[in-house]
Amino acid sequence: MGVGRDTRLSADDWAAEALVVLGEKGLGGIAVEPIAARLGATKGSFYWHFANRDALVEAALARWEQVTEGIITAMDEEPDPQQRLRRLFRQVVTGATSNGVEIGLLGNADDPRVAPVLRRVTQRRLRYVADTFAAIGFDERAARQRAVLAYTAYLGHVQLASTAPDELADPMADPDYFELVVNGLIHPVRHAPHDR
Amino acid sequence: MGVGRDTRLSADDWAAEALVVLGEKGLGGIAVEPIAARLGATKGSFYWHFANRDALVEAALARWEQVTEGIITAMDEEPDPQQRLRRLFRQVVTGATSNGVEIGLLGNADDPRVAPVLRRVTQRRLRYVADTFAAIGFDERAARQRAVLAYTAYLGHVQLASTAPDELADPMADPDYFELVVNGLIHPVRHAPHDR
DNA sequence: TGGCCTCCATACGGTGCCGTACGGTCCTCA
DNA sequence: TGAGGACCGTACGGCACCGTATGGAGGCCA
Repeated sequence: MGVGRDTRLSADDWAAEALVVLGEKGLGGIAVEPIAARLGATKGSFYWHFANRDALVEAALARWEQVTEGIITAMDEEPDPQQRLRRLFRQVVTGATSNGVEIGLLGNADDPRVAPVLRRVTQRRLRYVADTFAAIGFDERAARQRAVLAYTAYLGHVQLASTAPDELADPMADPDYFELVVNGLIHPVRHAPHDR
Repeated sequence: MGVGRDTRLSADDWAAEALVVLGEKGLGGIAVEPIAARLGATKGSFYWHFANRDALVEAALARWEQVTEGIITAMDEEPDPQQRLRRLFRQVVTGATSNGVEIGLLGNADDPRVAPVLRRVTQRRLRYVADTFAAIGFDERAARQRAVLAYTAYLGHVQLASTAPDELADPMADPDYFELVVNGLIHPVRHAPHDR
């Protein structure tokens, strides 16, 4: 676990480890001396590469932002928009993506360093999903609504998977659950009898 | 803001303030000396009512758990299950419930003090929603699936409202969005044309 | 080989918080 | 009115972490 290092460290090494810690212990876990210990180094190394602790936090956040961007572009290799959505949903619903970083950041969404990054990532994702819905044939307003609904479902799924994974085990094993999610999002509304 | 206090403090006063701080700064924000300052007191008072910091955290969590229980029983005054669900969804979707406590806890779901509380609350809520779906007429498996989906949408909605509220402003102002959410959940699936 | 520059360890002072010790105040009740 | 207990302030030691100062090891090049 980083104890047996013999080479020198780069700023990227610190940023990468900080991102790992962010996923494990949240934003507050990014502390210089503990991470130095994980890397088998001391603060002396850190303060040569970075000005202060804040710089490390920002580096980890920047790293995460570009990871999320990579995931989006990787999803683009599926040309058919409907298939792309199904694939996206499947990856989310059945994926073992216990994305700790996501959780850690959502918990500190009000932090002045986190907020802008989280805003950009959220905007980017929503726009991507909305565009995909639009490519299927929904008009702009409907596409945006469905994108928002889909994204909230995604966020909640990640959360639930991290707080009570066993509550999720049964539905995730059932193919009907996946169809329930997809059907509600991908098909046009037909107005059903309801009051008011 | 608690500065001009002249009466004595009770353990409940400390727990209540700790719960507020939990919503503002997250779990790590629950610190004895800062909260003492907010209450216009000192640690001397705190350590009379509590054994240590952990006890304060647990008290705040217990308080939150019973608040959530109160919300559930309040929802029970609506007898018709379908109406009850619509009302529940409406409160979530349109409600200005920027529930900071919820966010703060989800961000520390792995904490040994938080985990069991969060598990119980999640279980309780899922069971309640599933029972309501069952009362509408869904069989147990379907009811549970819809409850899980609805709850993930709720969690995600809360998250999104706290990270990028303006992305949510348009849909929430549109009554069609609410119908989209409800329709996908409350109506039986009809299998639609999709591949595979 | 010797000087320079890069990278890092060690040592130090400073800060915010925890928990304890102890003394003081006010309220209660006989 | 005085004794005892409930409640709280102050002072202290300890810990974890931040950031700085300084010197030393090792590569690069004349």
